[in-house]
Amino acid sequence: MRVPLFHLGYTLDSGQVFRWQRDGEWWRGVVGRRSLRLRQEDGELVVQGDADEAFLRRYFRLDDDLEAIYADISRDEDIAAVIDRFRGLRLIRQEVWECSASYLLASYANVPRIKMMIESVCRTYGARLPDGRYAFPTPEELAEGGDIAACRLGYRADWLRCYARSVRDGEFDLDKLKGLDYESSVRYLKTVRGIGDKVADCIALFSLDHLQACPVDVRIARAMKERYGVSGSYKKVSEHARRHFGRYAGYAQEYLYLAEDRAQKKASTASSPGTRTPAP
DNA sequence: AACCAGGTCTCGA
DNA sequence: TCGAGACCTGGT
Repeated sequence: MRVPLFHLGYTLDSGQVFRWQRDGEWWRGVVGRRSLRLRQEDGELVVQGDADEAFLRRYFRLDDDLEAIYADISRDEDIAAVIDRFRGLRLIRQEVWECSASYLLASYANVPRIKMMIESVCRTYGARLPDGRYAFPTPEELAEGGDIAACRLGYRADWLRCYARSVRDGEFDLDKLKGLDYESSVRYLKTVRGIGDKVADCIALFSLDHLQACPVDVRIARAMKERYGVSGSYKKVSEHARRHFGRYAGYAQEYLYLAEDRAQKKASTASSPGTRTPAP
């Protein structure tokens, strides 16, 4: 399918989603119960698997007018340069249950481990797909399934089981959540054990279309301090970012995240020169 | 081998 | 409302 301004690699490698992996020129991933392979050739997205054009257009937010968003969030030279470097990075529109359950697990863990935990949860509770991969489990499957200890979730295990039961029982209402504005949705999300400021913002941004949400993790905190001299509480930094970047602050946040991520990876590979001989 | 990670919870001021 | 400390576990 033909796509507008879009960079598949930046988009799938920006820490938004946890079930995609690079496989040569292809990206392999599972979204809900669809197993997919994607490859980009300039303005063409090559698709293998059960995804129609409408689904991908929605998932990758291809209808967002990126140039208009760039114009809106380019409030200073610094962010403009970052945007220019990662042009085509898009936010991904995730399904609410999968997004919220995934980010519930994401607290205080690094991306490789988050991917492991989620893969483990899918293998343990999710439906097996024709190609051998596993769908993300439904709240019912997760609430009623067997041993969660094998998933190695640590203290997140109880959070996830409780959340799944709560959604299954209708105590936490995902349809109600979808109807709330940004502030109300964050307030409602934070009633869930394990969902705090940061995770609530991730869910609001990645699955509820609240593009002003600005999740602040350690990289964004670092970026906001180094680039704008802003530090302090979550509320302070997040609100400053939202005021500074405006109604698409979440987009600005994602570009900063990828820039910080790349900078950190580059620094760590430079400082560890391959094999090191142990001290005598 | 320490330190850190897409943080949250609890508790005391 | 805010800051401080604890926390499962695996990567780096």
